Amino acid sequence: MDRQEIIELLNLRGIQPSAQRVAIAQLVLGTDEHPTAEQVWQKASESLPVVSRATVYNTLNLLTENGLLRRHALKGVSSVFDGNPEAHHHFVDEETGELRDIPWDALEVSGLETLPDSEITGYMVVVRGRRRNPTTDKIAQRSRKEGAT
Amino acid sequence: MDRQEIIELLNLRGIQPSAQRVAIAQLVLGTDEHPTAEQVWQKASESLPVVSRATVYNTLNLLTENGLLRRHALKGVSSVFDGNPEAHHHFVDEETGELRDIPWDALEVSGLETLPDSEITGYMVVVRGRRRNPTTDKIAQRSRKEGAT
DNA sequence: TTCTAAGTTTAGAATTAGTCTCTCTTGCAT
DNA sequence: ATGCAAGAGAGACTAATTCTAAACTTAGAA
Repeated sequence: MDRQEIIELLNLRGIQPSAQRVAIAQLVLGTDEHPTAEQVWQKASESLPVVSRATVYNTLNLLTENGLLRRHALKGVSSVFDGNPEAHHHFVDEETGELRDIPWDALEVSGLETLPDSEITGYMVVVRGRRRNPTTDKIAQRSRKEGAT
Repeated sequence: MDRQEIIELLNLRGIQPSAQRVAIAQLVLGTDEHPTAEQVWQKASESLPVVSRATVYNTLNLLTENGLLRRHALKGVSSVFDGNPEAHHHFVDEETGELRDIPWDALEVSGLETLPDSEITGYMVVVRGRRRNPTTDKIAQRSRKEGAT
């Protein structure tokens, strides 16, 4: 995802595309990973002469409010941010705390219609377990990327 | 759930039933709510002359390790503790942040077998939405629902 | 171009959630 | 009763995140 695309994305929601915001957005939206705020700050520090942690948090929160990002509080203490706001499920590796996406279509949930007294705006499945084979996993990730718009 | 029951529960797992532990366990196991550690600490402070936050955390973690409790990191930053260790799903009220249980049998997830390279130890569905007006709705829903518990 | 006002960013202080470590108790053997 | 080891608890500490107030940018009007 290049700089220009990011700028347009921000403009579209009336967010001033400052240098910091563009850089931070690019870091998080352009990856499959689920970085913590701290990780984003470190990477941002490389490309920008100076960034404050507060700016990183402000920006991540801003992007989250605007639906470009999703925030998850699954891993230990610190939240992770997810550049893929499409609906998807999650796999949490119990050993490492790592978070992986599970494509929406991989799982199906039935019975939601029967929940009483509630208006459902969304749902997801959180699967917990251990990753068995790291090698084949890279392939799985790669094939997921191909399908992106 | 009364004091004596709690003490027996603790003894059964070889946990020394100290005054603090019993009080804390009673607070969390005796409710349907999903309090945060902070909330537990505040309530515990009412019944005990002095309790440290650390004791609350120690005890909650101890109970969690012993399967009497479950810890969830779904709501904002802080974890909530769940006195119902049976497997179940969750409903998050988007307006209040409130967490409600959904019985395990209410929902069914299919497709888990097909997840590649992972050994699954557990899963749950997190449903997000708004609770509709409970009074008017219960009636409407009940007529559709019939024989549920 | 210059001025102004609004919006952004910064460093660091403040707040919160959660853990560590050291001290105090308790239970038990003597 | 007495002393010791294991377990429990309190307060200090750390890490994550937000807040604050001042400095800086930017967009647009004059």
